[in-house]
Parts: sequence; structure tokens; C-alpha cells
Amino acid sequence: MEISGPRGTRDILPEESYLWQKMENILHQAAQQYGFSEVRLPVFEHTELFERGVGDTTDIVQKEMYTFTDRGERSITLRPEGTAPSVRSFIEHKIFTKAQPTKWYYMGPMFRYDRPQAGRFRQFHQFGIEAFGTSDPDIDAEVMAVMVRIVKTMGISQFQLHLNSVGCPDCRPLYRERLIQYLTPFERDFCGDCKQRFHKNPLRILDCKNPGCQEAVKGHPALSDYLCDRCGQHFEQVKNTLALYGIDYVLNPQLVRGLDYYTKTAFELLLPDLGAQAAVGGGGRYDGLIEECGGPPTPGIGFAIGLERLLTAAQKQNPEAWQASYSPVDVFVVTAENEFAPDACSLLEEIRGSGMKADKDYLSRSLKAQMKFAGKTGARLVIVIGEEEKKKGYFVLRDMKLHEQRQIPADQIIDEIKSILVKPEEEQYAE
RNA sequence: GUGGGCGUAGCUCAGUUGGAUAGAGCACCAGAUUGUGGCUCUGGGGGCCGUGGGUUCAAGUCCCAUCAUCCACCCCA
Repeated sequence: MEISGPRGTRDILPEESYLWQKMENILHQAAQQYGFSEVRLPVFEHTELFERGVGDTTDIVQKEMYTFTDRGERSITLRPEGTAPSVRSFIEHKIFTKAQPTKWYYMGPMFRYDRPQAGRFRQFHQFGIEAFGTSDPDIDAEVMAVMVRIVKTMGISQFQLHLNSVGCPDCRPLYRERLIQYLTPFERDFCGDCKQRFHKNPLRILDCKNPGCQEAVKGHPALSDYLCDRCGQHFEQVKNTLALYGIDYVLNPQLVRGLDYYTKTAFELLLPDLGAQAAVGGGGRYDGLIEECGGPPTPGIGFAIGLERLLTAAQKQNPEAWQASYSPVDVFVVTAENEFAPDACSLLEEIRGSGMKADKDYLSRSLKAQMKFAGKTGARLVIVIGEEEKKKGYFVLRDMKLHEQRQIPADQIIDEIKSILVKPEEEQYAE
């Protein structure tokens, strides 16, 4: 009881990893349907990339990064998010010289030094997409469409897409000024954090959860009233295209994403029954980020979705599809006497060669114990080899689900198990 | 970083105002069933009672510390 993994880490054991594979298949497929291609990026980067890319006023950079000095005296950070590394790769490989836009997706572990709680880990997993090189509002809607499609395909029907526009460097300063004007009388009532935010990033006060701050913010001027023409038109077009796609959304003027780089479109996917961790995914447009990171001026938009939370939500809302039940094998070969082990081995290889999952006992157990073990693996079929069978050239094929068995001539056994296992789809779903 | 809850078998938990070899269910192994799983019955293995200190004739039980874990806040995914 002394050995355990580091705080905030988690092992995904076989009964669960099977569900992750199922989820990952959905993610790959959804992204590819919309024309996104996978990039696989390193899990660590130069610390500076995140300081620049994520923004050094953010909580992520200020208190949540796993940063260390490597043996070459370089400051290295385990990636806390996927956008900055994607941007780095886009610039490094001069992808901007190719035909645009560039549509990428990624998935993998992210790291944040936070205190663990329900739905929050120090190593967690995200899926994300990035579209570089176009500021067409249609791509904003498309990015959200990918997110919504994923959630729906997972069998999640209870969710909300919150949408806002946070403006651009042309119009946000004006709004910021108005907001400061409005908030000034309330300054002394703010919580400690918001007193800081008031000077550094007053927009963040809007989504503070502190009741006192919320009260103060109630009648605040809406950012949407201060958007410049370009941002306003962009926002309208995004909403039009979303409508075209049949995607429902909730306009949320309070939505201000935590990362510094967002411009124009900002959105968040909320799930009601995840408690404190209702935010499953979020994203937005970041038209200044690529330039900020040293690339040519290039617009971009993306989102990231938390996979632990996504899976938890799916299990809650669609338990039939996401319960942990998995059979590692289709066929289990059992021997009446230990001496038939060689026959079992060659039969196994034949079954595996035909594309089915098969296994046997490796502990010299009694026939009864082998049967018991076979039952525990969840194998649909058991093949029995013994004296009689070997002499007369047949196998006993037992169907564990139907609780019945038959004698099958040795040369027909492969075809026979195939015909049982490869059944019409409704048979499999009936389980 | 702040606050709260909880640490007894692989898992879920009992354990009386401190008192004798620390229990149950599930799980695991074996047998009842001399060639067959799921049900039933019988038996078996398995506990530094999180760790360190203290109080006491005596600590799983009381006190202190520490670690782990869970939940919430901040923030996020």
C-alpha cells in the first residue's frame, strides 16, 4: 500500500482502455470527416513557447506549468495545452508557404500542476483541432460543428454551446475603457482576485464566480455593443452559418475565455451533469497568435476538449454504449488432459490467422478450472480437445452464450466459429 | 495556494464506554461433480488496522504530526 503513481496521474487499465479506443475512433473519424489531418507533436516544449503563446498573465503559466531544467540547462515545460505547440510546428515547418487553410487535429496527454479533484488531473488528455490561414466565419462555425458532432456521436444529448465574441485589437480597447468606467465604483467590493484583474485584465471579472463580483457586474455594458464593424459582421456570419448547420447555441456575453490569445469568436461546451467541471471543451479564434509566436500574420481558430470529462459525460448520458465490459478473446481452447497442449497451440494459431482473438490456459489447470477461466474472459466460444476428439478427428465446440455444444469435424472448425462470430450487426447490439 | 471529509484483506465496509488469536460480503484458489463455466454448498490463502510519535497496565479505538486519497474554492479540460 506504499507504491502509487504520482499525484494527479491515473492508470487506464484494460477494462477502461477499450472504451478509450472506442472514443478515439470517434474522434479520428469526426475530425477527418471535416477535412482535418492528425499531427503528433512532442509532449514537451521550450518553456518560452507557452509563456508567449498562452500568455504570461494566465493561471496556466503563472501557477500550473510542469517546468524543469534539462541536462543541457534548457528550461523545458510539459505541454499544458495543444495550441501553442501546433502553432510552433506550423511556423517551424513553414506550413504557411503551402496552400491554405491548414486543418490539423491532435490528441494526447497534457500536464497542469493543479490540485486534483473530480474530473481534474495533473496528466489529462485532450483532443483538439486547429484551422490556420483563414478568417472566414464559416470555418468558425465548422470548428464548432466538429465539436458538436463529436459530443453527439458519443451519445451525449444534454449539452450547451455557449458563444460570444471578444472583439479584436481594434475594438476591445474601447470596450475595455467603458468597462473600467462602469466597474470603478464597485472596485472596493471585488474579491481579491478581481481587484487584481481590474488592473490587469478587467474582462476576466465578467466570468468571476464570486457572488459579490457577479452582483457588481450585473448591468455591465455588453461587448457585443462595442464590436467594430468587421468583428460585428464576422459574428453575424458565424451565427448565420451555425443556424445553417442546425447547431443551437446560447449567446453568453459573460463568456471570456481564460487564455489571452483569443479574438472575435469564443465558445465553450458545457455539460450540466458534470458538477464543478461542467466545461468539457472550449476554444476560439486567435488571429494574433501566430504572428506573436514569430510567424507571418496568420489567422487561426481551434478548440480543445477534455477526454476524461467527455468519457465521463458519455457514461452518464449513454450508459449502455459506454459501460466497461470487454472480452479479450472470442475463442478459448481447453484441453481435457494436459498432454493435448500442443494441439491447442496449433489450433490457436490457425484461429488467430483467420483474424479472430483466441487464447488458452497457461497454468495447467483442470478442465473444470479452464472452463471457469474461459467463462471469466467472456469468450463466446470454447473448444474442447481430448482423447476422443483427437482419435476421431473432431472438436467439441461450446457456445458459452447459448449454453450448448456440438461436435465439429476438425477441418470445419474454422468455418464454424467464423459463422458464429461474424454475425449480423443486430446480434452484437442485442448484448 | 485555501477549506472540508476519509484512511482496517484485492474491493465495499463492520469492529460496542480503549480490553484477550481483528471480522463480514464480494473477489481469488480448491473440492462437492473421476471430460465442462455461470447457480448452490464446503474448505483454503490473504491484514506492520496509511506512517511516525505520544497518553495508558492495555490503542484498530484517544491525542499530535505526517503522508495519501476524495470533494469543494481559485482556475480550467
